Amino acid sequence: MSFINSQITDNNELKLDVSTLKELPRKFFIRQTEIVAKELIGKLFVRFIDKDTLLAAEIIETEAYLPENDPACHASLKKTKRNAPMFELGGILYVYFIYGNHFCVNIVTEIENKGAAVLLRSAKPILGINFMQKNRGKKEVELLCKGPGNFAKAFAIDKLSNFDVLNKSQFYVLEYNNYQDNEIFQTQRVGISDAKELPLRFYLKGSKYISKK
DNA sequence: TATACGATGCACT
DNA sequence: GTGCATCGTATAG
Repeated sequence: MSFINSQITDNNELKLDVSTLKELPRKFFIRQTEIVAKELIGKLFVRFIDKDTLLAAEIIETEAYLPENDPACHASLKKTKRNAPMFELGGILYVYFIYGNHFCVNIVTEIENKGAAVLLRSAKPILGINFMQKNRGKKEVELLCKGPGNFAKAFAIDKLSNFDVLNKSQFYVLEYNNYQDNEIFQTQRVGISDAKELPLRFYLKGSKYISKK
């Protein structure tokens, strides 16, 4: 994240100069979706809104939605207007609206025309906490990015961010923490009716920021 | 056009 | 633990 020199801090957040952190190369996302979902844990998701507003959160929980044999994946039947971003080259955002209330943020994976993505389910707020608190109408830092709908709301993400290219828009994903394999839990996905049994949800073991047990 | 429903969150019991 | 608001999207007619 070369051109952003952030010294911005709110009251209760760590000092972090994100200009020292390395952007994930696009090829990181152009791999098997399960691997991307797992390796995204511990990375820093960043939105640069303007020179006074920088949001960042450590990704704590993700889910993989696979290009094949995954009936829970929005792209499992065919390409539609909604799921079109999932068929682009990996490394862009797929944002959709759900339950009449919420937006969910995904990072598209794999090569073009696969139809796969990783849902960002929860994160640990690092920078821009005041802004997130305002967006969410909640104070508790622990709850700001907890759950996919809340994560989107904290970052003020809606359909306008659909198709945004990571590291070439307001959105960045940066190297941050690296965890060992045995620190990442892999379980069944949340809130779906099809393919419930597939263990495609990943989260940081013991974190208080995960969306649910 | 009409209808059914969902990768949720929150209020309430 | 259970119930449900709310509306864009997919799909059928």
